[in-house]
Amino acid sequence: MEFFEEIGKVAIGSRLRMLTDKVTEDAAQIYKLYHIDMQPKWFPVFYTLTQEREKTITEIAKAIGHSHPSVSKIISEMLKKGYVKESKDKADGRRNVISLSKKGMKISAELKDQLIDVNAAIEEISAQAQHKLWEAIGEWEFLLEQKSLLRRVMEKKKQRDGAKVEIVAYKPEYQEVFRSLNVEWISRYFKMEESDYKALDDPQGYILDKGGFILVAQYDGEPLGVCALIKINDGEYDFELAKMAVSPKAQGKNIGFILANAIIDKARSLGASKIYLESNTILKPAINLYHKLGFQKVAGKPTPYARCNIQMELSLS
Amino acid sequence: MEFFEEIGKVAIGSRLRMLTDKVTEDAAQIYKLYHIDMQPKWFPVFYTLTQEREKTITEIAKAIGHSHPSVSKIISEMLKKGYVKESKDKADGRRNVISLSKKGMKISAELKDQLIDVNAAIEEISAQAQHKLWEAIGEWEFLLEQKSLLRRVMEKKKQRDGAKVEIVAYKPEYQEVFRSLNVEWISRYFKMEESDYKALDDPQGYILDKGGFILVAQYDGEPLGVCALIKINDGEYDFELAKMAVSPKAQGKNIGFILANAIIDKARSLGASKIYLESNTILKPAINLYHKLGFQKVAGKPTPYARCNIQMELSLS
DNA sequence: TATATTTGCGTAACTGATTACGTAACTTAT
DNA sequence: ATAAGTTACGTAATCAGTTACGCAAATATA
Repeated sequence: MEFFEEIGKVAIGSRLRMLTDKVTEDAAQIYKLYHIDMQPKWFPVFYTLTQEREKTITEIAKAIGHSHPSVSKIISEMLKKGYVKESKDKADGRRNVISLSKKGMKISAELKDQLIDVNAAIEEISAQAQHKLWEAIGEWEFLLEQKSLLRRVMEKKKQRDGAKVEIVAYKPEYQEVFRSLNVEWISRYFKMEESDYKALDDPQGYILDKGGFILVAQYDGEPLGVCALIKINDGEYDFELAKMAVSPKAQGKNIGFILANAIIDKARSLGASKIYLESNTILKPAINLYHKLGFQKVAGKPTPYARCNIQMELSLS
Repeated sequence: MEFFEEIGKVAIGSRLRMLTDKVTEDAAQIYKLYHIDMQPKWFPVFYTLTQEREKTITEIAKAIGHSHPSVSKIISEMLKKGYVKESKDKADGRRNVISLSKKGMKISAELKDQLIDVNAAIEEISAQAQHKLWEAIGEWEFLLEQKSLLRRVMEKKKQRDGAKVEIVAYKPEYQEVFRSLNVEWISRYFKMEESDYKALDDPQGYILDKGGFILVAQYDGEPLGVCALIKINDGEYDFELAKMAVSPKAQGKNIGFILANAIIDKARSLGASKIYLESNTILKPAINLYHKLGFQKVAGKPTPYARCNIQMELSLS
């Protein structure tokens, strides 16, 4: 199986599956060896019944980690063999209480020898192996319980994407990108307004020269996100965060977060103590992002934009 | 899942299966995260094709350890998606040669980032675990390759059964068992003969007093096997191994082997250099046993038994 | 050269699990 | 007391794999 050597540990899933198959494939033969008429898939159900006498379908399912229909089916097969009996719970008519029959008890006695031998065989393998499979499985179960593989992969993706993102200061050649990325989202959700054109057509005159800043996020060298910090003289706020836009191509790469963080750092380095922004609640991802960054909703500021229905602020002190 | 703590390592199979499920369950989600339109089960096939350009159905199946119908199905699904293309081998009309299409190549490029992140996530888990799952799996694969679980269990069974078997010397109270066990098999396969009755009705006079021996195998205290060593004065042989019988109840418990070994040891301790026996080739398990004990076929000795069609000897020197 | 065996692979049937769904019984809230 | 929600569990559909089987092409054998 050279496959696995090449592909590396990504294949851990397939590899686990193959080992599982190998460990499991002889099970039917082993029962035959002991002249026990039982299907391997019955075993977990059977075993819990030997330990607990009486259990309902759902209890068994929970105990062995199967779905209840699976247990239901297994029980009906075992019923046919006469290994178990069922009886309705008098107190609760829904519950189907299962227990071993006489015949089942006899089988369970015969099973003991088999369990002893299988256990010995597995202990032998364990003893011959340097690395402890049993313990390793336990650790992996625990670690995956704490944080699923999906979440771990998501984190790695963010890290890697983040490393590719470079935040650079505005230069005149970015004017076109600054304009088009903003026009794209504004005209998708709303209508371009007078003040939009002013800022987007002449960022130099309208933003930078008035003491504001613009940052550009490059992903793999390509400018895919922009964000402006507009100076306001209002007594309460120092800057307004505005004209933030990320290309749809770059969705899910965390560029918005990195960009916004960079602009907040910039504001902080300029001695700002409070940042203001305006947005619209239909832009849910944006609102979420602002929230994650620490912005709080405020009300009742005058705004030149018709599309604004929410205002937020971030205190830097 | 208290199940596993109770039952011990016999459950290694189930536990492996559950871990596999946990590792695998997020796979579909992870593809979605990277906007890759691929089913997890396609991945092994897809991956081998990225490595090898061209492969036939059976080659792929062998490489990834699946059955060929499974690969066949997966390929037909991927064909529908346009990820692969197939073409008949000109030199061999049976072979269906599969390779990635343009679209498939594009996907494979997109997959690289995902593989990097998944690998990083798995390495992270490995790093956090003390016990090395990857290496442990490798060892188990190797050990099971060398000797399957079934064979290991069989050995343990033999050992345990062997420990319950006790070989004791003949006493008069065993005469009934000695007789009935032998009558049982002789009359099942053949007809009782004159010389059978002589020996079975009077083992004391006919075997022991003439310098022979009888051993009895007890299993859990119950006499279930017998075997005689009859003194012969023939110049070449010292003893004949005869009247060996094991109860059908005790089949598969290795009693025959233990008993025969004990009787051979007995002969050796009496200074014998060669043992002789007569049997019939329809008794295959018996012949196999004699063979395993080292007996070799010889020909042309006179015998009082009609049922004898094979003669064997064992040299003890 | 004809015949038998092996090989490649597709289809069909089966297997052991799942999710989806419906029904009946019980519990909780109004 | 009744409505609304929850629980137990059986049936049906689905899924990802398997084995069984059959056909056609290639190869070996007599």
